[in-house]
Amino acid sequence: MKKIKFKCWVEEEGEKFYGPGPHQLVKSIQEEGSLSKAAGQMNMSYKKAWDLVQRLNNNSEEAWVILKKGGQHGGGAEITPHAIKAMQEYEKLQQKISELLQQQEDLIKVLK
Amino acid sequence: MKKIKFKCWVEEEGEKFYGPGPHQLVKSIQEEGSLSKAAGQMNMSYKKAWDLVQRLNNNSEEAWVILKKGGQHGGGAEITPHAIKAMQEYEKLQQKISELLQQQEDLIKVLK
DNA sequence: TACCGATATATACGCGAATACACAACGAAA
DNA sequence: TTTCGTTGTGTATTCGCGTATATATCGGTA
Repeated sequence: MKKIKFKCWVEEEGEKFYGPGPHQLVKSIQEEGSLSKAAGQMNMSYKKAWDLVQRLNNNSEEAWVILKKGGQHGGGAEITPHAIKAMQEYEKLQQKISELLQQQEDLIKVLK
Repeated sequence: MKKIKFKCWVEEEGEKFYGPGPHQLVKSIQEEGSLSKAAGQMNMSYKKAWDLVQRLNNNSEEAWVILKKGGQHGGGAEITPHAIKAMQEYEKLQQKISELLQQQEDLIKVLK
């Protein structure tokens, strides 16, 4: 059984900015309140996750994730309203493409 | 300047079957009439190209590429009507997605 | 039957990416 | 000022994958 898959992401100057990976990470940060926990949950190295957050924050006018270090509980991470808005739009877009693909089964019919 | 990119491909049992790479290769075979020339033109190793053709032929009821070895010119490669049809449908699909993305600029507006 | 150019196939190698690891820095609270 | 768990950062090592290399195979033609 053949299936059509797709992936969409945002680039800036040819470099990947936001895609499925970052999306899942930010989502996980929102749930966990901690970058290290979020990374661990999705089986990503902390370093990779940290680099990713830097990329998001440094290449946007508005920050995506606020990292706090120190304090009684060592610190934590939380996402901004801007991140929430962007995540919603990204999911909307995925949904639209997904709907389009369901209507376009011509390719599948040809492939047997 | 941020841009939305996408990629779509066909999978079977979780394994990639047909996507941008194979598409370009088959197209190149059509133009060159030779697998080695097609691979060389798109800077792909001959082995990779050959493996790719096997995958297409072995996982379809109808063959995509006919490889001929020996003969005055050593052999050659040509694509079947089935491959032509499939390529057309794949390009149609890409076009449809591309049009959809142009209409959906909400995500880009959020990302600054 | 020798030649030629392209297909066919296995094995060896090298490079970059990803990851694992180690440890320093931090700051609020007790 | 000690404790705590997280963020922050560099370094080392492993791993996967593509690629290079080598060689066999094929069959029409001259």
